[in-house]
Amino acid sequence: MNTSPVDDALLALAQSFREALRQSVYVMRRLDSEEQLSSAQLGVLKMALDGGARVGGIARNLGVKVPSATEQIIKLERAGLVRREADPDDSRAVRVAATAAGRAAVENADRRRNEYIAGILGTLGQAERDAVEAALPVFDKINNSLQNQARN
Amino acid sequence: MNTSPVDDALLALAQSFREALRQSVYVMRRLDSEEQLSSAQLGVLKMALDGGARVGGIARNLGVKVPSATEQIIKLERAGLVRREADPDDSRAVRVAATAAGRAAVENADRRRNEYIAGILGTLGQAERDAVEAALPVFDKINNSLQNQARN
DNA sequence: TATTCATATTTAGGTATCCTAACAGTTAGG
DNA sequence: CCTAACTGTTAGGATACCTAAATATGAATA
Repeated sequence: MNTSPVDDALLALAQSFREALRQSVYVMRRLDSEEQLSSAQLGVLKMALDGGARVGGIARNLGVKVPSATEQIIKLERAGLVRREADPDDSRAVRVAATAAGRAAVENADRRRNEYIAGILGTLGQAERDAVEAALPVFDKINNSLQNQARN
Repeated sequence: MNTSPVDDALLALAQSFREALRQSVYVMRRLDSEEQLSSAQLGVLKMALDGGARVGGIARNLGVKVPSATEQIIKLERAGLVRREADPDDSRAVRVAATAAGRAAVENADRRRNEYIAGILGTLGQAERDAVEAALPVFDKINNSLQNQARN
């Protein structure tokens, strides 16, 4: 007799939310598996677009540890999509910058994936699209909460 | 000059949607990494609750290939959470059933995760919670579309 | 009934991503 | 200076997924 109706509603929402997230994971995997660049690599590449992201920053932003970021960066470098250069201000640091090929790859990959998703979104009714649009900022907020909470 | 404003809006929504999904993947990974059962294993276990899920069905439902499902099932079996038994109707098939320990594990794992997420959802305003609640069924719909599309 | 084709699962082998721990070089404070 | 803190790479290991091949059973058909 210790549960209030408020709690129950929250827990039920949490359950549905978790289920949607789990599905999303598989959907993302599938999407990634049909592309050349994984979505993590695409994320790295985007951060490298403005010409000088640091490895640590990339890792933090991506939600992974530094060695995992290094690994992806090396793959991108081998593919000719980014360059690693010394940081002029701090020679411990490495700056990761997209090459021209890298820029092109981002645009291509983004366009392809967006068109694919847009195709699905296009089958929704306007009210449904509105619901998604309204929820996305909240999802962002939730994701950030969860990410920060775990960042100990 | 071939893009209509409608398309642009859809593509922009698609972009935001993708970004939210990518974040969700990392959030799920983090959540999973702090628990005994991965969310995939928890999914298997839930299907095994009613006493006889087949391997192929589990795989399909989970969005993975059969050998991947087998792998998780074997782990759960070794942990004493499910039993594999012959299907009385079709001796090619295997029925996966949760043990008593498995049932308990599901309840525990679900409760823990739901409480954790509910804690985050509790920090949202009512309007934000409503937005999430309204969007979840649409997310489900989208996830299913994407899953079916890839199921070739 | 014998053969053949289809279905259900497991096994074997390989890939991608992530992690922790240990190492090397650089910076900055005492 | 010299030590502590920081940035990144290397090495080694875990996990989850996949495809292809093997095994066994079921169904269809000649």
